[in-house]
Amino acid sequence: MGSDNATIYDIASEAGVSIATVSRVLRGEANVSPATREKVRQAIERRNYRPSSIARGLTSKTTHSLGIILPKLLNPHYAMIFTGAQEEARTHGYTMSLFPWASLDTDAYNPAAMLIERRLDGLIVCVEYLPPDHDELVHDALKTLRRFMPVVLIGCIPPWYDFPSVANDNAAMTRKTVAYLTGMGHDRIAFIGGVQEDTDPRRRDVGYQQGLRDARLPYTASYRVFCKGTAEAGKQAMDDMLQSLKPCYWPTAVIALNDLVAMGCLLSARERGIDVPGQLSVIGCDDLFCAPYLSPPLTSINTHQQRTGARAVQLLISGEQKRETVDWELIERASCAPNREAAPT
Amino acid sequence: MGSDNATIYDIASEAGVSIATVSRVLRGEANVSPATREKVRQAIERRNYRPSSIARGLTSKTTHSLGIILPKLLNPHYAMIFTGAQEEARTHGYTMSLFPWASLDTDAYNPAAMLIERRLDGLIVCVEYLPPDHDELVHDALKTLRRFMPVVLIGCIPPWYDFPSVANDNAAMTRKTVAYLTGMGHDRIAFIGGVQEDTDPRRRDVGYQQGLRDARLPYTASYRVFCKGTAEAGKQAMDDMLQSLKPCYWPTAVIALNDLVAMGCLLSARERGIDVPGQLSVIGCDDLFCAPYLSPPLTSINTHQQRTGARAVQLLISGEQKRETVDWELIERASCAPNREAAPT
DNA sequence: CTGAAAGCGCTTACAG
DNA sequence: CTGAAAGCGCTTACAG
Repeated sequence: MGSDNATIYDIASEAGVSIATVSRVLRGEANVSPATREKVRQAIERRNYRPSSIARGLTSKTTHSLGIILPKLLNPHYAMIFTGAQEEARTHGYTMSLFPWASLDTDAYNPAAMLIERRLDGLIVCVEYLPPDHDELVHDALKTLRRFMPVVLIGCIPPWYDFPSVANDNAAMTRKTVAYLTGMGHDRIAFIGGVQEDTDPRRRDVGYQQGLRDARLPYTASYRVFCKGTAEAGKQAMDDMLQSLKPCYWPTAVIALNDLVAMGCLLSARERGIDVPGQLSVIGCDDLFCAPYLSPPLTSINTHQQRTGARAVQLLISGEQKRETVDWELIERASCAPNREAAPT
Repeated sequence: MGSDNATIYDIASEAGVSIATVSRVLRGEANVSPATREKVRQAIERRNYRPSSIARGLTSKTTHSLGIILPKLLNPHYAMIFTGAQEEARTHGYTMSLFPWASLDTDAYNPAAMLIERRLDGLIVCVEYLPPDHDELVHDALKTLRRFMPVVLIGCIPPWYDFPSVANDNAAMTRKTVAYLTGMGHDRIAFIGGVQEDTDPRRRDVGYQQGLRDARLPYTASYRVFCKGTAEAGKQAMDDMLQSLKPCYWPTAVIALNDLVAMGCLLSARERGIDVPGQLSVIGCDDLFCAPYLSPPLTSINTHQQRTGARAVQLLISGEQKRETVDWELIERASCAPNREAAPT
């Protein structure tokens, strides 16, 4: 295709110098006389020459390309992370490629082969709640991968994984979310989480229970359910919860694991004629672009995903071995309101 | 980092053969005796060896990496395209990297340098409506790029660009959308489009006017406005249109250039107490994941973005020089309804 | 069926 | 300040 594939040899002969000299002006080294530099510059210009990062990589043992493994880009939450990472990478002259979770698949004949063969300069892996027995397999895959390239983790990282990482403190986040709702007089607060696994301190679920204790509220098992992080699943989970309870026991507020699930809750409520926020407050997480356009506009937690992606790239490039926490921000909109039924204080 | 960086030499000596032989079993060539093959296999296994795609690329003049230039991933529309492209690429053993529009910037000192240096095996460029004077600059940039790698275009392609491409027929799409609404008795149909440029036949705008003619409806300039493809801009555009018209002249239906803009319209209507679809039908485009969860659920056009991305990759790999059209599908939801004011037929 | 050698397009000491 | 040469880790004719 390219008819313009000049090499460093072409430029050298065209400028009447050696390839070492061309290489020097290409990399902007100082020890080249202005005259030669200019000759070389012109030859490069004339031939429209761009050095091959491939050949350069062979010598320098560096590819200036990074990878990121994300569950699914179709959830804007991950698209935000990707965007933050991609932009930061580009700033530093790195390229960013997306790999699906299957790339890590521990069942495959050649786990991570594609990743390793690419000789990436670094890899970001977004870990989400996994079934407990899967955690070990993923951990092994990550440890293998680390022998070949730096790895930084984001998402929801099992505490025993020993990797540099950047993540939100989900438990603290949810604990404060509960406090926000109890502060508005809510006392029947439901929580829709991801995979159930009680012993893991990183979980939002744990923060939920702490929040309840903080407010000296009873823990009601029926208000704690789990589902996949999709709008459909959220709708279903909410439908099921409401159906299983006499209306007088319905929660007055619900915390959803993410905005997609919250959207499902909103729809479930609307179909039943439950007024949000009059009878039910709903709060999501991720602050997706559509949150302000839902009806009612959805209160959500902005988890600074772009910054997360960018920081992960910075750790990768700098080689720092930190485990970082990124902060978050509650974005108040109309989907939460004081509990009408609350006893006056 | 990687302590495991065995090379083909290590494997060769460990298996007691030449590197040529190792290369042969690596690439699965037939002319290797079963015994040697097995010896080599075991050495590879023992050392956990994976050949470097970088070195391979230097020789074979191929990188098995593709690029895609997209406006912004934060609009799920583009995330869908990216996902379709990425998955198809992976199927064929290709890697997919995202580049922002700035990569094409014709003002930069080194336009597209990063793209060219990477020696991509192909590039997908998503072209959207551009200011008329920008069209030529982009065209030039693309023609330069094509000298270095195959380029396939997607999005909204100026008809005089001579590149392989895959896209929807936006004009036909909008024409039929108008027909859908006139079929429900609407006669004051507004259209919120992108950049204004009347002479370009690819435009949705053209389809809008054709649709009006089809139904022998008057063309009312006030009903045709333009804005950026964001929810905020859509809200603003709708606000402006309504404010500029006495309510008795308000449109009974509005076609938005995409779902983001449609979301803005919905919000604008809600704030004014305009009932959708009772007093106003709204129809979007792209069928974003949130469309079913809006209030009311948004009628939209599914443009098969993942298929678009996948086809673009296929064209890139096969080298076909086709200009393809991908079909679309109207997804009916509750945001459109027959016009109450319509005269009975 | 197998190996020695050249070559892919760069960078990097090492001389001068 | 500049060049000759080796080397990065592969593939690919070419011999045998």
